[in-house]
Amino acid sequence: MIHDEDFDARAADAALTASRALMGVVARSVAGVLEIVTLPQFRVLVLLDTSGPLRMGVLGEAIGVLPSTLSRAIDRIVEAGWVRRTTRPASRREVLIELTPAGQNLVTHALEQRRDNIAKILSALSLDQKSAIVSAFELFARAAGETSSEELLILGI
Amino acid sequence: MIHDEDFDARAADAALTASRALMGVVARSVAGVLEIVTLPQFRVLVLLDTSGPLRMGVLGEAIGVLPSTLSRAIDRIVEAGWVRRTTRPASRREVLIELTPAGQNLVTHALEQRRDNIAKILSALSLDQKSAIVSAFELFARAAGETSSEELLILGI
DNA sequence: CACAACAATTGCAAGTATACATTTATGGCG
DNA sequence: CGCCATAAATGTATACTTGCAATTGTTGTG
Repeated sequence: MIHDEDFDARAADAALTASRALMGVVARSVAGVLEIVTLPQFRVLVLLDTSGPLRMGVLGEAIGVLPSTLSRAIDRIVEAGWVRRTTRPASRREVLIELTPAGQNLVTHALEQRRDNIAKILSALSLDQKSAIVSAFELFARAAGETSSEELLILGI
Repeated sequence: MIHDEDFDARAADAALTASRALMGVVARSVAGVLEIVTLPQFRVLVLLDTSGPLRMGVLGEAIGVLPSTLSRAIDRIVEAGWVRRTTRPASRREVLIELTPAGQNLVTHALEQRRDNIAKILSALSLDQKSAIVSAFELFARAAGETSSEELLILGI
């Protein structure tokens, strides 16, 4: 039916427009951080924030870089003070990477800023409107299914 | 009131979750492209797609890089065949950059894929649900206001 | 016309990411 | 214990981005 297709097209367009708005929020929260660390470096920090300390191998696997690449990337963010290398007592050939307090702050701050930005946008709306948005967003997120963290890492989220 | 704050928090959380879902869609559409061009290069292509041919100076200003950086970046994507250099007839010291058909395809394809992904997610929903999502997304996008393209460029959108 | 202003490019240099091959240190197992 | 597998780091090389300074070509103006 023509009408259904029209409606579907409008729905996708609305979602695209909303996605632009949401991405603007994300971009704002990332922009500041990217003046401090590079995107690949931020990916590492975000991953450590959500997963806790990780082995070099696991970390490299997760963000999709070779061990040699990761090793030198870690060199740099250790030097900058965002993470710490720890040899695991149980197996001394394994190296654990963990966020320093400074690294933790960096990630937390970016995420908080994002949340605040969204809250500020919503604050202009009535309770009914907020309620409608909550339901719709929850519905969409469910329909989209689990978003794999690997995908999100591409954009450093 | 406590209840309002609780509700506001839930609203922001729902928006954050939805943003993660939408960002996943974006990330998928960008991931493929990033195996072909770098993020800064893709930023140039997206900007040319939305603004049409641009002078070197304007282009560099828009994406926030020095002229020397841009000049060499353009060298590479000219070499790769995504854009073309044109000297403007009116003022022969100005150089216009424009997408080649190949470059146009690259950007268009990424955007279409993003739209298709969203459409596919929505296709699982009932008409009522879609309708609710459309209204809510449109509402949110309006509340968020215009998202400047400079911000979006950060993420390569 | 000569000279200043402008647009873009080029010279030079450093930082980062990435890849492939090799090396060092450690753990597991016959 | 000796050997092989594993984990990480290093050696070496290339490509991209970025920055500052200097240069080339063009436009506009006194």
